[in-house]
Amino acid sequence: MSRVTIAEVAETAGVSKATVSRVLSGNHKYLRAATRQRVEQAIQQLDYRPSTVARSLTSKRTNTVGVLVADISNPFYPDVFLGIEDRALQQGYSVYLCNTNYDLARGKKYIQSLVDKNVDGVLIMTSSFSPDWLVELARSSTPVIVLDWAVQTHGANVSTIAVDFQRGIDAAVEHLYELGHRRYAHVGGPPQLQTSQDRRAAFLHALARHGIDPADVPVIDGNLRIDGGRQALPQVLALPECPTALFAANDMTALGILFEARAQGLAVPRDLSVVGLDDIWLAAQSDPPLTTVALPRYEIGQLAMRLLFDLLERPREEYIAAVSTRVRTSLTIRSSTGPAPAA
Amino acid sequence: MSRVTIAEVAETAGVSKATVSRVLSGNHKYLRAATRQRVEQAIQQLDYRPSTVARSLTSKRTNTVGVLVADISNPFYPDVFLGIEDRALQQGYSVYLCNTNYDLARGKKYIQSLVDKNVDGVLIMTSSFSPDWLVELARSSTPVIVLDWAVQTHGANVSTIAVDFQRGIDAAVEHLYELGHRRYAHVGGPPQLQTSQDRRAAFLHALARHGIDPADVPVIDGNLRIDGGRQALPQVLALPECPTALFAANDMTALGILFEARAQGLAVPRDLSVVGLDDIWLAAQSDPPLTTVALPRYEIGQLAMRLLFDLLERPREEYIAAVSTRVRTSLTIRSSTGPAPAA
DNA sequence: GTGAAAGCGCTAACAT
DNA sequence: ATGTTAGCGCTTTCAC
Repeated sequence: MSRVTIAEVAETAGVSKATVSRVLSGNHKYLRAATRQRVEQAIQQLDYRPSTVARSLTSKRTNTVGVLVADISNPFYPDVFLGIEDRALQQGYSVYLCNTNYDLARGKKYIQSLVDKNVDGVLIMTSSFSPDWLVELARSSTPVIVLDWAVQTHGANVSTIAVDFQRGIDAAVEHLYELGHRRYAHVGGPPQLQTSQDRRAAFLHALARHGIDPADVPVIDGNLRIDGGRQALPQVLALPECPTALFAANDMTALGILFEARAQGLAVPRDLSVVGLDDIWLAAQSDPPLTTVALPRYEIGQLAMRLLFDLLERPREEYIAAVSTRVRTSLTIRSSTGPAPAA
Repeated sequence: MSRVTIAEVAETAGVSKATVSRVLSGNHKYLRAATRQRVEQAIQQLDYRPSTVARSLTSKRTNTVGVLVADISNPFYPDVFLGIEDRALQQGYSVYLCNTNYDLARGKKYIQSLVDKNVDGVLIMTSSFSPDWLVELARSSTPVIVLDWAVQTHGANVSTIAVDFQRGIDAAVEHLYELGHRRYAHVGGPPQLQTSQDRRAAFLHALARHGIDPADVPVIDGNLRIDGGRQALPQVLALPECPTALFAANDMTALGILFEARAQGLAVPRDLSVVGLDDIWLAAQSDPPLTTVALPRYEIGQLAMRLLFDLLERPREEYIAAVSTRVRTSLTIRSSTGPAPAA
């Protein structure tokens, strides 16, 4: 048996399709109570469910959004996604998840597919993205929210969620400084990423406040993954003046450092203090549990959806208007940081 | 400016909408080359993109699928999702990701929403699901593939992907037995889950082959999460006859055991051998790296899509026909297993 | 308050 | 080979 349509409901209720449509949408003021009753009963009886496809064709709304992430395996993203999803579900929205695999072409393809599918909005949560994605979206005036740790969004007319790294990183440096650390190093992300630069800059800036010259702080490039952290440690140890405290660009890197340190017989935090960034669940489970600069990932997801809904309430011309906002970071102290070694 | 439609393309190419539609779909045999040229040029020129919404209204296909997982934060699922996604992308499909949060009501809500959105199929990849989901899907004759470690699908008329735990677990037991282990224990998942029972049964069965009486093998309940593994270890150690080898229901549990063992000053594998199940990426990164029964997660995802596409090629009445299949498990030996202590 | 009719953008007979 | 026509299931003026 095929789908029951609004026409059948209209017929069994003895009214017109228009009337059924009115009780469906709920808004129309003038409706005799009795009529509404009859319609609602017919709906019940036939177990009628409006076709969202047909509805979309006229309404120009699909109640769907697309989310682009680089790689959902990265423990950072699931939390963001959950935040998005919970808000979306509240409003009856469904979410397409698109993994770009760090592949710009694949990302573009996804964007096009989403535009073709007429999504109401797109959330770009990946650090590796390309401006032509935005062009594609602009042409179809599809609203977009960008998690702002990507290149080139600064100044562009896009809605963004910016992350205030400084605050949390300041706290981390403060914490380390009080523990007596004076020689620091940074294990960064891929240097071409804007967010890598931001994180490093925030760290160096915080150190500068304590009178530590950024020029004296070695920076080793990582890749934001565990193996990057592992590979970075030997380079740190080979440094002429071995640092006593390490700040990693993210938790995965920090965990790699932790793992490798153990393999090399180094004790954390006795010989070396390590601070991560993100506060993924794994950070609490490692040995020792990781001190880290926490990013409110779930909130970022929620916020992204909130911004999007804000945008959608505006007239179409204002979709490109920036409704940007900013989230804070904070320090979570665990056990990978301790007093600087005597030496 | 609003969307360019097929009518405009037809006009600028000087043909009818039908003709444009024909070159779009590509199949229609008889088309003068010159005509096709003109149409294609018009398409280019106007940068026309067909509306999938309108298309769906007539074709009854949306080129979308919904995937239900319990919790995408669980490292098991991202790989499955990637497998699904890659296959989907090949066919121009987009994927809705739905996290049930282990909440059956939420899952039902999602199913309804997916049905309303007219998805071409649904993939149920979560272990906690409820049969009325299937009812909902059957009513709209939406094809569904179930990863078969859930209750009640056995025998029901549903397409499933079954996991052959026995093979990999046999290999694991063989491996441990050869290392001299004779006293085993199992840290299982929530006992009410079908898949927990399957895994335990496969383990006990493998042991039986080596003359070890299942009645002598203690089973401690875990929750498939790290903290469950942590909490299980003390119970294991309190056993009258302390086992020398542990088989955990999944890697997260095994990792919890590893973490807790270290905290208690136990050396793995010197004092205790531990085997996990899944082979999530973290298993290779732990210290020591985990010996584990590997599940082909990415393949499961791919397979699920393949089965779905198979189903979609059939006439609608056969959607409920079972196109089930089965995947194998295998043993990945790392360093969490070693010779049994002399004792 | 409610109905009739047009139209959203496309596809698929049926003609020619 | 290509055009004409009639919907797909809904929303939304515009009448009454």
